[in-house]
Amino acid sequence: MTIYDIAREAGVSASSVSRVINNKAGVKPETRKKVQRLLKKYHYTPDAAARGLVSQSSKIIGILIADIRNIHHTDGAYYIERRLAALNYCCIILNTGDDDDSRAQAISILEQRRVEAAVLIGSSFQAESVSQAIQRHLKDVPVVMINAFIDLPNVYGILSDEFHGVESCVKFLTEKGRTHLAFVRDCYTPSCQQKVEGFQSGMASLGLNPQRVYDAGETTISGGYQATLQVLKEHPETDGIIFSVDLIAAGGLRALYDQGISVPEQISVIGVDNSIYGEICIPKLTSLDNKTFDSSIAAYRVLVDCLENKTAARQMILPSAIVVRESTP
Amino acid sequence: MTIYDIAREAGVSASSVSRVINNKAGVKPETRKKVQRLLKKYHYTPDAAARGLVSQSSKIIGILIADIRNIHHTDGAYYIERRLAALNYCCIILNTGDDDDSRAQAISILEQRRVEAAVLIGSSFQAESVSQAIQRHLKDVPVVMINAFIDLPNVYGILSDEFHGVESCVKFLTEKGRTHLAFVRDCYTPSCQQKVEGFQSGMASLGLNPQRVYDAGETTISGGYQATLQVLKEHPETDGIIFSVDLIAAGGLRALYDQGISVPEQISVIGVDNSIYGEICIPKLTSLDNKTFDSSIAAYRVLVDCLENKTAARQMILPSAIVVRESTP
DNA sequence: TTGTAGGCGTTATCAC
DNA sequence: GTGATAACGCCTACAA
Repeated sequence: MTIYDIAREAGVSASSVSRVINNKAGVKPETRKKVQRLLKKYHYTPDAAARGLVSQSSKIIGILIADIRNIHHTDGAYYIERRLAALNYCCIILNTGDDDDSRAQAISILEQRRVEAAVLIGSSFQAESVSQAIQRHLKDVPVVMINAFIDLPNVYGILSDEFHGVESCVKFLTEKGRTHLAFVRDCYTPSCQQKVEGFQSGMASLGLNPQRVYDAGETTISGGYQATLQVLKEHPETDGIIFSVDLIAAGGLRALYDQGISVPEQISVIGVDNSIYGEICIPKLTSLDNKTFDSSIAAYRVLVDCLENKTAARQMILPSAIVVRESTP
Repeated sequence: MTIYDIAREAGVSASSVSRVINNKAGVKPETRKKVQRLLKKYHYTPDAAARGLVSQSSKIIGILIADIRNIHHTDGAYYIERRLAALNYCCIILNTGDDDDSRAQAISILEQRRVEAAVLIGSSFQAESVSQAIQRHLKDVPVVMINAFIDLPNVYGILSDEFHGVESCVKFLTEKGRTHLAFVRDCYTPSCQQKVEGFQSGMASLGLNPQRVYDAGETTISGGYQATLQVLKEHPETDGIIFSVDLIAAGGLRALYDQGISVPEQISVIGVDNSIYGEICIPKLTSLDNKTFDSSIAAYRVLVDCLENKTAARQMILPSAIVVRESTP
């Protein structure tokens, strides 16, 4: 069903049908009525691709995520999709995984689809390969990165200050009298690296040992569980552990529970993300809120500003804040 | 950058460029080389919309989800997106929310984008309004529903047998000597309704009181928490609670913990979804696995079969199975 | 082996 | 008010 089919049956030209569809003036009321009836009768819907071809605007936004199942990223994708849908944009969402090739590949797909903008969610996009792919394939559209930044003229970054966030976690724990602190990381993304460095900086500035960083190996409950056992084995005097994400902290809490160690009395625990995982834990997990939601809002705003050709700040850093629950005194 | 730009610089016609791009035979090797060099030089990428227009195939699949943040649905979206991407399909993902209008609206958007197929994830799409929208806007493309079914010639349903699943949970608990059972629901979707009815059927067939169904009011931890308090207040003799989803079960576990009731000794608890939430709980949650992953695989298979014009089963029911952890004896 | 012409569904610019 | 006509970027006969 095309406008020509409608036009033929209405006994008018395609242009008139187009005018009616787009609510343009200059159509005799009765013609308009007649066409509208047929449009409704056949549930006619214009072809977005054909429209995009002539209007030179796809009305498509590309969203790239390493893995949409990562709860920390899903929220952003949801918020942005919802808001953009209200503006008649369609979002194509691609899970890129974590290797350079498939990220670059995904960016090239966005170009094929002639997206009007792209949103890259997750710090793992802060990579040279991504920068190159953007220069090759998305030079002319705004690219908004959440929790990452690349210094290119069309790239905007919304960052969470996880470095100072974790630093403040260290301070928070020491103020509660905990000084034998350990940090458990889950990966080596730029974001996680920031957290580690925040820990080390916080410890060093307080004259404490900044070297006690452990690796969960994977972002899983059991990863956190095993790493915690190792922490306990190597340093039984530990009285506080900071985990790079809530999920591995949940594994850590379980390890402590199994070892008969009470939280927060004997050991305090802090996670990062302020996710629902922390609410499920017993005791409920104190967590560094890295402002997922605020980041999404900010990213959306920047995106819309770019789309409307307004200027927007290239880089924006959101402070993170500790949400105190039951796993710390 | 279009094929004409490339053609001009190469001193050939656009069709030759097109041939090279699509790896068609009948191009002099040196011409091909020359064109390929320019293609590379300018990082040329063909416009998918223009291609789709002539080939009459958008290579776009639409995925509709009530809310992508719902962990139970995210997994399916991830799996399907990944697999389809490997087949050069692009997925547009729309969060529809739970009201009829926006669902129908979303379906109409899929038609505008001329999707080649649609995947509807979640039982809430099993509704008359959706059926009508499909008949109006997606009559000619395969529609695969996960956890739902609508009887239309182009619609395929992958269902999880939650009715018998919950029924078996009842049986499981009674075999462990628990007979004062309650069921806490989180919503009124067709899926949740199935679970409730499975509970009632299971209880009735064992000569037990099938009426003890409670409503958490919302799919949240606190919803489950409050409902559980109500269960305890109204029926202190309760020795087993089944929750319609893990998330509210997590709230339930917390309520029991706060009340000093030991799980599973005094009260056994079962959730549904076999999600990561259950792994975080202490004690770890026994849960009815409704085969999210298997459903995704099956949905993908059906989808591909349809895309390849093979015939596929219109309806498919996957048995669910109890995964026993620590919250039951 | 190559180029020309026509068309995919739509919108915009003209004449009429 | 209305209707040809020419784009938009690409592909595919068909002709050369």
